[in-house]
Amino acid sequence: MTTELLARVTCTECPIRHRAVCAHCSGDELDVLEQLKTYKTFKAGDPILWRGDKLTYVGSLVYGVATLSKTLEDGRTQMVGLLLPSDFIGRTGRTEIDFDVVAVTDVTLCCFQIKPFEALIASTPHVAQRLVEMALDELDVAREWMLLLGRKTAREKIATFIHMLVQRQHMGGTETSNQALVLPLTQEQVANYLGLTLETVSRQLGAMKKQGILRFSDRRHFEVSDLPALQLATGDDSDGGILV
Amino acid sequence: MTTELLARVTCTECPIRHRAVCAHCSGDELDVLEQLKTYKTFKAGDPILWRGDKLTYVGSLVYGVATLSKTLEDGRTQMVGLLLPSDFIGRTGRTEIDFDVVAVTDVTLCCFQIKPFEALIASTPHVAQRLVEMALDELDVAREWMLLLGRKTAREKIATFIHMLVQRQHMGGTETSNQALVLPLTQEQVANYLGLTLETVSRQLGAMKKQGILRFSDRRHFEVSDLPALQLATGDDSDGGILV
DNA sequence: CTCATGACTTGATCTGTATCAAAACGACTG
DNA sequence: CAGTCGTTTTGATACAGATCAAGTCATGAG
Repeated sequence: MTTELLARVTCTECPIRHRAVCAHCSGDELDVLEQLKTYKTFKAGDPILWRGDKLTYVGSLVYGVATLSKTLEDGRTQMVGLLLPSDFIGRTGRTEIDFDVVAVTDVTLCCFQIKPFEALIASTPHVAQRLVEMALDELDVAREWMLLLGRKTAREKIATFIHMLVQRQHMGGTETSNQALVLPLTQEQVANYLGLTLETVSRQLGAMKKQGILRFSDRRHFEVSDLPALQLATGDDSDGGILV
Repeated sequence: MTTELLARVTCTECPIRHRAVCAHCSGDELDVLEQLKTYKTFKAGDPILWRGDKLTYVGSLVYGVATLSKTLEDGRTQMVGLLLPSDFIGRTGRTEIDFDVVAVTDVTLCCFQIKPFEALIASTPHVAQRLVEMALDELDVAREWMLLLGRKTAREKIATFIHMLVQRQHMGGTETSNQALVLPLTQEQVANYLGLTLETVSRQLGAMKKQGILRFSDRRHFEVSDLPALQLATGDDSDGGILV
């Protein structure tokens, strides 16, 4: 894995080529990006950006998982985002962010210094356009999560979370339901994502195991053995997206 | 008021001129907008856009207040945004939205058909740029609200909500703390915004009245009689922005 | 192999907020 | 002015999930 982390990949062979900020770029535009980009790696647990830090670079997550979170004075924390490969870190038009970004697993970032990047946006409409799309998509996700945090029960929260993992993890996906999935977070982190305590997360996951909806092979790996039941448990409108 | 609603204002005299999507536009650019824009008005309670509707236009809120909300099958609803003058409704790059937009008071919108507007974005970088800024700002707000929904107590939620009203209502503001404020929502709507029930909202507001933090002159009008106490009750980092 | 540490599970109890129910209060209607 | 409907207040009770408190399980280090 270390090899993978350190290897510099050319844009054309980049695993997130078609989904990241560069998704709409032509070959010429990629050449420009290729000049500007640098890779940064972080070990599991490392902070990537801290609340109030001066923002000197922005970038795309290439490998790994990171979280965005906000913390109250007394220590209560709420995750406000889960970053998977192709997600973008940082923003333009402001020099600070008001949440923490932390690497959950080992992470590789494809980075750009913020100044050159802002210049790039002005000159490369394809990047600017993709950035708007991504910001609006994130906004939709954030609002969906507001519904979850404000109105769903513990069970619905867990089911929705797992269902989201299913959708994000096999996107180009095969349609067979039972598939190995990775739980990238500890239960405490899941609790912080869902506005619950870790005990409640443990109990609800336990219940779903007992009911034959989930099957864990290991702390971090599981499969959904009853997808319809899972969907039902999310509390969302029944359809969602029937694959067959 | 009806007069105000129907009167067509020229861009240069528009009350939201400096904060809306058109904020960065030059005189020439405003001339183009002036040609494209049309006004639409809605009565209090009217739906503006419905979940799943085809999105044919986008626009800026000129007068009034509107809400964005999401609803679960069984009727539980969560507000995911509160729109005040200068806020933008609609989005580019997608033809549907997945929440409802409802006029809370009488509302006037400055609208653009979506097709010409998308063309406009391509040709007018100032609009595109402002749109990104606004989307990212909304994202920050949404994340702040996720913290509120996931981790704050009922009292902190109410305090944070009132504090937000204070900040949004006198922006160009005088620094005297006691100032007439408008509560644009019913307590039931506040409850939906904060992920509470209306009874809890009533009780918490009652408590803050009794403690001399708020003083209502009327159902819809009040003032903050103890701003420091209010700030303290939000649970946020103490400072925020001391004005003096 | 043993110990230590972080992650998870399980149980008992507490509590903040929801829920259920009713009454009081306006504001508007005919 | 009486009647109605939507909003707010207030009280009694229930309960989901938090909190407190031990365990148990895994993994990795020495």
